[in-house]
Amino acid sequence: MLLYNSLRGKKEEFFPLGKDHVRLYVCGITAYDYCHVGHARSAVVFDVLVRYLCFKGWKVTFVRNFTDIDDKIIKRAAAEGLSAAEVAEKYIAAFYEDMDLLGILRADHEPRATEHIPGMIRLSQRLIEKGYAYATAQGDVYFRVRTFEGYGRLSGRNIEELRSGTRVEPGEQKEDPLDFALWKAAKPGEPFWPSPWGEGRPGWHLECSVMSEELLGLPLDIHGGGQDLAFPHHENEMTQSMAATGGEFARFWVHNGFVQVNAEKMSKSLGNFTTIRDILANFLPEVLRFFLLTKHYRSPLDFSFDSMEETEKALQRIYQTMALLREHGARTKWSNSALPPELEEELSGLENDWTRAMEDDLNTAGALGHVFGAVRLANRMLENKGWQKSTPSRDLGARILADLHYWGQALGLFQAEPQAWLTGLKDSRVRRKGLDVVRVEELLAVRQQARQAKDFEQADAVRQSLLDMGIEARDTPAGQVWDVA
RNA sequence: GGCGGCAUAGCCAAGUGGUAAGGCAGCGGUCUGCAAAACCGCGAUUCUCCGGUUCAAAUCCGGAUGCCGCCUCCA
Repeated sequence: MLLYNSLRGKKEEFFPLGKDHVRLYVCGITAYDYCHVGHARSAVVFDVLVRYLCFKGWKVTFVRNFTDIDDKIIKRAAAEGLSAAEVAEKYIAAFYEDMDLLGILRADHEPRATEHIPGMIRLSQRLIEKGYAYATAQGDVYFRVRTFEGYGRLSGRNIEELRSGTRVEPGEQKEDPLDFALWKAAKPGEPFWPSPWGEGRPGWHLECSVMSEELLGLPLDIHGGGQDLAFPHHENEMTQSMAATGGEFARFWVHNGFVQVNAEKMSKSLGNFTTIRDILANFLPEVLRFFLLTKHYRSPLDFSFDSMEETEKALQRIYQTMALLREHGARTKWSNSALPPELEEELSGLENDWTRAMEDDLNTAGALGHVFGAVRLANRMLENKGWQKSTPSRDLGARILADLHYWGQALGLFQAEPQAWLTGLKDSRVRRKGLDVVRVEELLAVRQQARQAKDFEQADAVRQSLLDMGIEARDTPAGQVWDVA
């Protein structure tokens, strides 16, 4: 498959270095607050990548870390009156709650920075021995950026340009403003670990270098994360690892694009973020997951509740067709009439298109378009009175259902039992709109009676008042049903 | 200022140099007591603009304009 490699700025054919074994490392969260849509996107994108790599028959070892010690956690701990460890614990637990709902598979290893302090100290020592790093009198250890040939390769920067952007915090004893911290001396009241340079804590970039090497071995096949991590985090991570080992760090760098709000990046600092739990209070988790896959993973994606409602309808359409296909498959009488061969050919085409989209840099948006192609095909077949009872239609229907299930496994969608899902959707909408179900049922009963009495004037009047409440009454062969408009 | 990305119908969005997927909304038809759902049909002679390469460009090259991101913590 083709994957866009940030290292070279183009799509490249991906294959694992070990014959059938992909080693994948993705930067997880810093556990200091609830996750927002941006975190969800990153998690979903790499979840789909893992699922798809597995589909291709490769064995995947996936590592996703937690940063459980850093400035923001310490700050948050002070604000919440907890220890840094307690803050990390709390938000890691919240992460699992949110991500489990979104259908994010657990990684094979989910290490925390604080579990790898000895390794980080060893890596720092290695770098000092090689002359790439130095310790200051006050117990900080910095990486000497200028000693590393090619710094800036990943993020497309050169050292001279970076110069202007850097600044030195008061009290820092850097040799050069560009140098970044490997180890930070503890300030009073901060959590610390003993080290050859005194009590302190690791810098941010170090953990990923250490954990990826220890758990997967270098070079990694793929290293992933959000676009905003490319610089400085990934650049520094790559630099220190390559300096230490003298070899390659990661063969492919994959970066997902941002979630935006009104065309601006959703971020903590701008305060324009919506948490996953805010969304799940109003929408089914699968709707959010689907939404996050409706655009190519490298492009910016604008989030809004309006888009969520739109996505909800689109996903509902797929489940509705799945429900119809289930019903259709459960028929007991079949005729021998034929089905035009084009239908099967069309489906084969869609199957190929789906795979081609996924093979092309994980184009989930394109792939979803082809899923709808299959939905339309199914509906067309089910609707046709000449076809719907035929044995070939039974087989084609089963094949479409199997395709939807298969595609959905790779995307982490469409796995629910259709009727149950549709019922869940209705409940979710009722809750969101604060509807009074008892009142709705009463009105429906009135309309039912009026209809039976052929008093269509009253029946329509009732339907109008239901509509005013946001309820749509529908008459089907099976009787009256309703849905949230 | 440096580097990078994006500009496709009312909105969202895919698009491998060969003549514009799909979703939402809208309109017409089938179905229906009337509707809804579903299906069928309609909708960009055109892909921000201007040049260039080519038999052929939304797709490649150059330029302009606009928006965004990174350069500082950030998925």
